[in-house]
Amino acid sequence: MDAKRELGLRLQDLLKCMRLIKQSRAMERPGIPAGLLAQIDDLPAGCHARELAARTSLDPSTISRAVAALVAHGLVERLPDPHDGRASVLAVTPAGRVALADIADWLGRVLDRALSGWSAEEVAALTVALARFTHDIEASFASHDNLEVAR
Amino acid sequence: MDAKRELGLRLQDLLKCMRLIKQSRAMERPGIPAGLLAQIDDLPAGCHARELAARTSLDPSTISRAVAALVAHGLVERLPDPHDGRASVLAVTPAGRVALADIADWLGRVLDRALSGWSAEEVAALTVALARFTHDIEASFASHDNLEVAR
DNA sequence: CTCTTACCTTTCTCAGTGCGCAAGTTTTCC
DNA sequence: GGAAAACTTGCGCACTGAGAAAGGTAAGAG
Repeated sequence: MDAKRELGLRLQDLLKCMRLIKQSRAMERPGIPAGLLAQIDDLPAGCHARELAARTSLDPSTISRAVAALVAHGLVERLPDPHDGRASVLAVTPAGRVALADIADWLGRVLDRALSGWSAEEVAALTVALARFTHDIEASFASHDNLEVAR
Repeated sequence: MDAKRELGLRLQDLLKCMRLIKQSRAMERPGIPAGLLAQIDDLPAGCHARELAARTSLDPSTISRAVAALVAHGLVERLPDPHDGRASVLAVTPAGRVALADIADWLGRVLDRALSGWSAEEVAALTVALARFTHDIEASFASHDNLEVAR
């Protein structure tokens, strides 16, 4: 029981860390939803907005606005879907790829500096544990939602 | 290099999870900065606003507003500091303690359900790894800030 | 002792980001 | 034709920071 409370506090600290990281990055490039850009890039070709919404658990309207911002900055292209006139296919532009590489570089430097005392195994272990954690949390929420829908 | 990118993606997923958790909780109690309440409770007696600002890396005005909200809800009391008339000492009220227990209960249930497949050792290992991670990140940012101040 | 300066808040306004909900538009599918 | 889907847009809320003003106090100079 107490272990869970401790975990909660750690998660809160982590939230603070991520806010710090975000802010120090945002100083250089404001108003660009970089996370979403990475998600688009991770998805194979033919990325629809609804997939992004499902993947990120965000509202479609949020996705729409974020994509619009990326398009405005020339990082993403909106192409008409030949099979579905309602939908758009999103594609990362060359400029978007450059921005993505910049972000990866920057984040790599930040983490390298912060985790200089970590072995590769420790980093990998944390990554795996986080993946399992997020997966289990999401699964728990999904089943919970299903229960609510059922009743 | 690639390991760091993977870590970044995991952190982003974690952000999504925390957003989901927050939202499902916020449905019940909107507008109450529960995290700050826990921070106040964690600090021993005689908690000053500036300590909270330093601890959370938030702007003093943000802290002041959050504390004001907690005071308005009767969860925190603002008492004059006997040693420093300028400052206020923040104390969690009985009602605040009840709210805190509610939150701990609720979070405990959520984590119990989500992490039912985890052993106590695995939970502890993740908690320790997260603590180290956040600590190193913060230390990195602190030293970086010092360097910027120095030049 | 007094005065000046520095400090600890608190409060206000303005701004910016991120997000959800509801309503509307266009297109698809039965 | 009508239900459903894929957005898009408008509105509002929560969170945060910057800056300024105000009230009160602490601490050191003289």
